Amino acid sequence: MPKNCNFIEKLREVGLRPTKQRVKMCEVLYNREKTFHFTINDLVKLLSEKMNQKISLATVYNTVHAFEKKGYLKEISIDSHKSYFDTNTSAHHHFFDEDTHELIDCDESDIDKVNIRKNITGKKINSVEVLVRVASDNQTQK
Amino acid sequence: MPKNCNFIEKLREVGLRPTKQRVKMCEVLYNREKTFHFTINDLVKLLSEKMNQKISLATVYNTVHAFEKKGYLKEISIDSHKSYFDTNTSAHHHFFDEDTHELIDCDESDIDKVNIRKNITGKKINSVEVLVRVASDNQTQK
DNA sequence: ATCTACATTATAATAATTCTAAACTGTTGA
DNA sequence: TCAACAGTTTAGAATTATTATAATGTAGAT
Ligand SMILES: [Mn+2]
Ligand SMILES: [Mn+2]
Ligand SMILES: [Zn+2]
Ligand SMILES: [Zn+2]
Repeated sequence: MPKNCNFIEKLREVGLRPTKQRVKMCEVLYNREKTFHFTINDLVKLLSEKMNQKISLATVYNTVHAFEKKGYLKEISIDSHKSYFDTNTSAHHHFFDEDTHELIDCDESDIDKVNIRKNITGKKINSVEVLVRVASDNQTQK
Repeated sequence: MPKNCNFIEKLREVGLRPTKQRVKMCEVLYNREKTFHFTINDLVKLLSEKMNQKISLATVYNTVHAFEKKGYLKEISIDSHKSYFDTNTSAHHHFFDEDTHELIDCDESDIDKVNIRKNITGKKINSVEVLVRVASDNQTQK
């Protein structure tokens, strides 16, 4: 309960009204130790099942995209069939577990700086991100 | 006309019947110097407008996915809202032009080998791919 | 307490993709 | 050569993810 004050302020700063739906959404998104990777459906389920917050799908979409525009969330393209979002909004690298479909942030130290030798003429580099696809080691998979 | 024989054989080898739709599709996909990156819609348009091959959307989807399963095409996740496919099926790196939404293969020499220092326990690395997002240099974009 | 701008909601609309089932066609072997 | 069959194409329906709409609700100011 007291923690929510942070979120209320946070929302205000960004120009969003701290409604109960948004505060609950903040709790789900940001009350955690580690980066949170999720789909819209993950988030709706967490809100309704774990947080007992009835909320419409449209509100979740709208608010997630509002957060994204404000730089509080980042959309990640890992699977063309689904949108993943990430509470870590910096450019960073990922492991993607192809068994569980889980996204995991790489630590800074996990991957050396990527050296780009040649760029497209007349273009500047906005971001460089690495995706490492991993899968179970002990599986018979040709 | 003589070139098509290659495609007819290619299709046969893979266990697909060399129908005129599939042969035309092969021409569009593989009769080119460089890697081809496309969306399903790009392909349908090329087939109907450039090749004068009337073809249903369902057939394009089915055949593209058949090729994908056979390892003749690879799906690329660049934009969660659209599926891109690639005639280069090896693990490789890309530039993505955020102005034109164009995907461009990196040459081997463009990017140094990516050094992964630490992996997820019990998992093996299936692929390591880099995505470099670029945009116009001379644009006012904060 | 009332007002008002903004938010929430259910529902409709749209877009991408997949499914279905009937019509069609490449291949085989009589 | 040609019927028969199995695989293929097709139009359109169904499904799924996402976005738009417009009526209703509510936070925050006065
Ligand atoms: Mn999106
Ligand atoms: Mn696909
Ligand atoms: Zn992340
Ligand atoms: Zn490519």
